Amino acid sequence: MDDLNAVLRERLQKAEQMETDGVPLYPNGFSAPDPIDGIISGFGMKSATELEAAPHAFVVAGRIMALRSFGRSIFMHIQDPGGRLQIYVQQNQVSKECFSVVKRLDVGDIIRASGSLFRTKTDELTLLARELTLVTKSLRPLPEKYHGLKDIEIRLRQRYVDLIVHDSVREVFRKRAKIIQAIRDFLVERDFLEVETPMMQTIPGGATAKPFKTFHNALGIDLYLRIAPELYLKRLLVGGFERVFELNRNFRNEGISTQHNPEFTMLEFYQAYSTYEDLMQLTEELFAFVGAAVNGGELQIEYQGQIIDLSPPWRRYRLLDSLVDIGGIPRTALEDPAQTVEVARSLGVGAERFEGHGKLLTKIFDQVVEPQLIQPTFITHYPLEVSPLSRKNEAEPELTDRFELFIAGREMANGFSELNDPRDQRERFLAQLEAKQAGDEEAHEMDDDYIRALEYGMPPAAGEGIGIDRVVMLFTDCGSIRDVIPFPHQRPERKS
RNA sequence: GGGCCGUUAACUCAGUCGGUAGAGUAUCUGCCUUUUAAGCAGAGAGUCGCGCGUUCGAGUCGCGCACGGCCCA
Repeated sequence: MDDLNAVLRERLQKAEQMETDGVPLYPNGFSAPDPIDGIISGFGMKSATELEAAPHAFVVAGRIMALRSFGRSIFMHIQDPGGRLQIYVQQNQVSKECFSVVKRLDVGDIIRASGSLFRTKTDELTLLARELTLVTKSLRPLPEKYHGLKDIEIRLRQRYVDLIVHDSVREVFRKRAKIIQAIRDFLVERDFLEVETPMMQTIPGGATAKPFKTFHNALGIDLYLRIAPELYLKRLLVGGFERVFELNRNFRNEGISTQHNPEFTMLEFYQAYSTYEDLMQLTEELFAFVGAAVNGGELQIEYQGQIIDLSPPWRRYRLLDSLVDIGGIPRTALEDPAQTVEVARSLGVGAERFEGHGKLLTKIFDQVVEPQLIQPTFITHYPLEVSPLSRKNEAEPELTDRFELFIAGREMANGFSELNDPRDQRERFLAQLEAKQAGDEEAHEMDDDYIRALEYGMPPAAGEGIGIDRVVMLFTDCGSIRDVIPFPHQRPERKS
């Protein structure tokens, strides 16, 4: 508190005077109060005469959000996790000591009050206090009551204030918890086992992305924060678990934007004896299940002004077909590698030396098709080149049994039939190493132990990753990933 | 990484042509026993993001930096 301004100084002085007068500022040992939402749902419909005929006593606690003083009586609104309730204190209804405390309360203080319910002249359900105690003194003024806190930088750096002031922000994080719980319930119901695999890995694998690097002192080795749990989850399939999932953080050393946070939450699950086609259906069921849990089963949801219909079945396109039908690019141009380079260049997405035909197709897709996929759409048949861990398509071995799911113009999920032939997997890793040497920083590393695991035999399986933050954005109508992560990363504040 | 925009009291925002910094909320003092963006009267509160420059004089003009936002890569 070295940056004390006048308001803070005055509050601190006033608080210390209260303490001197025998009013503890930070007492503890209270019993749990009655939740406000329970009081409102139980008595919100009762009339003034009903409340008068049968008085109900309650103990409530919460933060003072508004305070209106009339000299010998005071109104305040307190807020607890479930809602707001008005408290009315009259001088002749409480002890002298109590009223002297009440007179010195500030907006932001946490208090506890006991009394009975009544209705005011304006018919608002209100607790007439018989007793009121200060629970926690607040020294900093809350943001302006009418406009709230608008400065996005402060809202994120001091999320605690954002949460105090904005019901809608608290609601997003409640909904986030419900969504994640629903996903766990869905998987557990289907006999998936939740597991935890290393966040720190010696070989960062399972995705194409740049990792964060750290160092383990005792072992004297570099470790990487995982970019994906994939290869460990599949080792568990080798070990004999047939259905596993992990729902936790991944870390990717990339830029920060409204769509990317360096650490983000990912669900990955693997199911033996099934294919990517089974998983597309499972994904449709999963979204319907989540919709039921958080949206009352409504599958038409409004997102950023658009209506998105999650009712299955969802549209399916082969990648190449989507480039032709949705992207409007001639099929002949896409089937000829030389012409594809020209298409990529004309779209300004470049064409690096290490990028082959398949990679360019996906870059063109990202540019011209992805933003247009507003309604849920599965894109299938990804090129082998960009799918080093996916099973080859038996009919067309240049393609893989893989899909990605797009909703609202964003990738939401990526799934495929798993490559379980160790000989093929080794070749794929070798191809990745070549790309790496040619300059592709995101190319996959060789993982000899993973090959060894496959050599013991992994049952045929399909696996999928779903970006949880994006799912939460969809169901909470949030446009930025920062809106659904309580403490998103930012450059550190600089003390001037 | 590039372009554009922003940064003024604790919060939300004004600030004209370059001429001593403004409002509302919040805070403090006084009045007020059914208010709810309570009201009335008064008071205090500022490193105008940071630095350099132009100028008699810079919140305002120029350059650089920091942080943030939007768009592009």
